Amino acid sequence: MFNKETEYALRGLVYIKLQNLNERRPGVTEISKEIGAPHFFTAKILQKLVRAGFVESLKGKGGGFYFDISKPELPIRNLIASIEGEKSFTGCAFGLKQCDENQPCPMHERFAPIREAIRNLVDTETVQTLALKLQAKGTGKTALDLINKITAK
Amino acid sequence: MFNKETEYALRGLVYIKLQNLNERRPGVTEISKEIGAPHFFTAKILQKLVRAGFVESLKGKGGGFYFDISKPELPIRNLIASIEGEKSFTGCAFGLKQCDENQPCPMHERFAPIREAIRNLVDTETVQTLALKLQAKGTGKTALDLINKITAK
DNA sequence: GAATAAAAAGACCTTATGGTCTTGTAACCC
DNA sequence: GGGTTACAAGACCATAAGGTCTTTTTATTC
Repeated sequence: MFNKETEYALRGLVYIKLQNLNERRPGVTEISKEIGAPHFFTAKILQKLVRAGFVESLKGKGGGFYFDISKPELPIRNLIASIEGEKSFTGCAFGLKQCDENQPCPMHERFAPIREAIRNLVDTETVQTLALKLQAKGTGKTALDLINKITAK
Repeated sequence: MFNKETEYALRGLVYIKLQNLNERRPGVTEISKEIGAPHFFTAKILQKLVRAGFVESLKGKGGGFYFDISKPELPIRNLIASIEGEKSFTGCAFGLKQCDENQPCPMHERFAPIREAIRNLVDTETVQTLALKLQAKGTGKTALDLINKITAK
């Protein structure tokens, strides 16, 4: 579906938010382990996300990653678009540059509603809503156990 | 959406079928030009498709590519899966290995119907149905002009 | 202010994707 | 059967994606 960088970014940010809800500020080592991503690669991706302003970081002892709660929620569309580009939501399945109502490719009519549904999903789902969904399932267990259980190796 | 190889394969086969409907057997040079794909790369992809049994070829003068009409129609799912693998239709958007009703990722519930719609589309749409749709639009013009017009450089 | 803990930066490597080119080989036609 | 046409095969190259590692900087704590 998405490329690795996007997947790790998504899982990483949701994990950070989940921990933040628990008054914790996880570091790269913990994050990479829990989301099943390579350590250094995770670090590199998180650096980019900080530079992009999606998440904040604190160096030194007791440091780690966290969300600035004064900022608005982050729709996953913004995250995905910043890594893969907007065309991942708008591109034609047949690969045509010009494909719309006027010049439709042979798949256009059937594919348009699907793309619309995807756009709607990524517009309305945010890192925060995803973290809350995970937390909701976690009654009785620590958040860490939870995501650990559902995260692929 | 799909990678380049898949796009060229899709457009190439649909173009071949469209020409076959017109009693023609196009060659690599013509195909690559009309679908807007690099010449040699197109040749390589078509070779693979012939080896995979998706389409037939004839060498020598008057040769080219054509579909064996005694074979059943080719759902684009088979084509796409043979290039990108089945997981392009079944993979979890969150990137989890285990993601289903029992162990759902936080996007699962909303993403499942979308994936189902995609599967339905690629299962029922075939190279033949796509070619016919193109032809239907082409009353009054040659098929070649038509696809030429809608194919991106 | 020294020790320590953690992120930032960037060099570097590996593999996959996308693309080019040359040579071989089969079919057809005169 | 020789010339021509067109696919087959495979070597080769460029770029991007994915991943690793070392060094530097910043912050905290004692």
